[in-house]
Amino acid sequence: MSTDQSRRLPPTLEEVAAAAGVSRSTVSRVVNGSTRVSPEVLTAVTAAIDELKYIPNRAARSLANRQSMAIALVVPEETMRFFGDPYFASIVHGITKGIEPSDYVLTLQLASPAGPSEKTVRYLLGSNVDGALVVSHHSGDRFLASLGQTLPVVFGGRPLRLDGQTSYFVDVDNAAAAEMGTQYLIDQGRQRIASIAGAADMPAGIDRADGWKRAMLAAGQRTDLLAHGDFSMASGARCMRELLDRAPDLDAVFVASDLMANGAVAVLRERGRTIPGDVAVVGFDDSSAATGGEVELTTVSQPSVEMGEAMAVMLLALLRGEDPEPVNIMPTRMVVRDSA
Amino acid sequence: MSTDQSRRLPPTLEEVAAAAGVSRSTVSRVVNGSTRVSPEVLTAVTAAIDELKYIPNRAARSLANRQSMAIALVVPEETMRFFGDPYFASIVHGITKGIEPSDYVLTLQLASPAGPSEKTVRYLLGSNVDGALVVSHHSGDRFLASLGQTLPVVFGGRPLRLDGQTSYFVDVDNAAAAEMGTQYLIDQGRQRIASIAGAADMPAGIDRADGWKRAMLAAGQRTDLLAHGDFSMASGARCMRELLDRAPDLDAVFVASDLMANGAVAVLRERGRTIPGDVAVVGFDDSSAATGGEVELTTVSQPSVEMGEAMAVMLLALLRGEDPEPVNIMPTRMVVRDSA
DNA sequence: CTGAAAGCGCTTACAG
DNA sequence: CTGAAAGCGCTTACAG
Repeated sequence: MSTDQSRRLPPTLEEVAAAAGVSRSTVSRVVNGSTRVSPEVLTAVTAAIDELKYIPNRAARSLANRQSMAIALVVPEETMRFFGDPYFASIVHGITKGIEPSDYVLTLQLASPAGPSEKTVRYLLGSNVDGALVVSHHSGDRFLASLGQTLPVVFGGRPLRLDGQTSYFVDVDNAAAAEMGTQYLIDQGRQRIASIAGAADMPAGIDRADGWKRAMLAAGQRTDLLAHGDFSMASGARCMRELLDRAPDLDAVFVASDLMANGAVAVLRERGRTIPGDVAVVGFDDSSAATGGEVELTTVSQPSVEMGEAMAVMLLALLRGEDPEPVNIMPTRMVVRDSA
Repeated sequence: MSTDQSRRLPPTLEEVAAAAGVSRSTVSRVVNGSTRVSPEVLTAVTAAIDELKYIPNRAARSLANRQSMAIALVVPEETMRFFGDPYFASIVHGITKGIEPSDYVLTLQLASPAGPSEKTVRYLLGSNVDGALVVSHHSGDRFLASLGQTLPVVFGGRPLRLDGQTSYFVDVDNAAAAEMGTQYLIDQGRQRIASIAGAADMPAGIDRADGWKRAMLAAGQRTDLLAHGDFSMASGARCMRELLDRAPDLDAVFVASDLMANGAVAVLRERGRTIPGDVAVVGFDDSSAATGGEVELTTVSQPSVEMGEAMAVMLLALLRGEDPEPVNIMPTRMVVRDSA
């Protein structure tokens, strides 16, 4: 009851070595999965580890081998927006799934679209993490764009301003996907198709607008009905109002995210339009927002969870010193529900 | 161009000491803000630090003083639910605000309501973090409930199963707040007031239901119209349908979260009820969901951002070895908008 | 296959 | 107020 006061500290490599009757080097080898260990020794050491419930000290390990075993999850987005979009939920979910089997832990760096704080910069540059995962990226942020020169970095979505450097990222073919979504509307016989695009300083905002234009031009339709939101529901509503004012006769709208589509749907109903009768709506993402709103959205589905997981896997490969394919473009598909 | 190949490593304390012409001990003292340093030496060392752009190595520091300078942000919630609720966005926003001025970094531990993974347990127990912040807590999770015995922990919301241990948490008086929200409805002359409560395995789910009951009983109204959701929008819709089926004549509903209230509102409209004409709705949180939905919600407002910040501040005090008040109950107030 | 030794970059008593 | 020295718990060549 009163004797174990001095034994409160967690066991060290040294103690495991003593218990197993071998040197610290040997214990270190088995802990790190080296093959150059005899079976008997392996057994003895493993037993000692279990016995003592030995857990390697991260700090000591990091100091010795210059690896932090930590990965920064960088979120260059307003906290509120980040948490408000179920698309990010899926991405993060995938990332944690991908990281889980590894020994790495995730460190959270909430930044603003304009750029990270000085603390974050110091942290990222101070060899506190072995790599970084950047979900979403705004063109204004030059720091993140160049972070890859210092650290292995994988982006969620093609980063802007490549500066010739190869960047690692997983994405979908946003233009082609948007083209597909728009073509679906065209095939339904819609004549006046508007589009609500995402943030103009993000590739996903730009490329999806381009895809819509491409499909429209190919079909010989006009491309004047375009409004740029910021991927939020409120911006979707705002854009929808604007488009409706400009063209009361529009009969369809291709929206660059489900969340914005939900905002658009609310406005359409408010204005007495039936969906998809009067106006057909196609969203993008196929996130939980597609099925959680007033009407089940027909949408361009991207495999968000898998994309997050792919980001983690790619970074892990980089961290292992491997040379993974820097660009992973994942497939999209139309998911037809009630809105179009 | 080819000479600085060998100088790629970040500067060490040693180098700063050499540059300033003092010992490492002295540099360490100024880095750590010790007062026992002469002005001249302070100036010289500071200059050397700036000159070399010295950033202390975290691993070395941690190893030497047994502090990780990391705080675990533990999220015992399905990723999707966590990201789907703007309430959490505010809490996390507040936490990052509170942590920002400190030298601590946030480590993300996504767990399930049932309990954390083995990796997370090892991480939390392996002295990899100096403290933990637990946002939301389910009764099924005994591990987190007892984590406080090993580590300084601050909970967001009163944890269940105290086991006599004092726990640190910041919360609102959920019962009183719910009572206030319900009383508002009673004062409006509503005669048949239902309630959609939160998860029954969480204090916020239980206490808000109790507050509703208390107000109803005091007003001599029946307390039979209660349904338990899980704080999600979908569950709010489900509960609303159930309550409407049971009591088509209900004329008001007190809902334990804005997100669930939005789900309820959608169902009410779907069933042709006007709001607040036929049915008045009062939500809870005053999160962005209160103003982002179809109708602007009248709601019980809790200072979520400040609560997150208070959690961080409390933990930081604990980490400094101080003895903060273990319970911080923050004020709530009615915010009247369009739904009641 | 295994061990002795040096070293990773700090902090912390201990002297002075 | 300042410095020399030991130590934090690992890993990593280097021998053997």
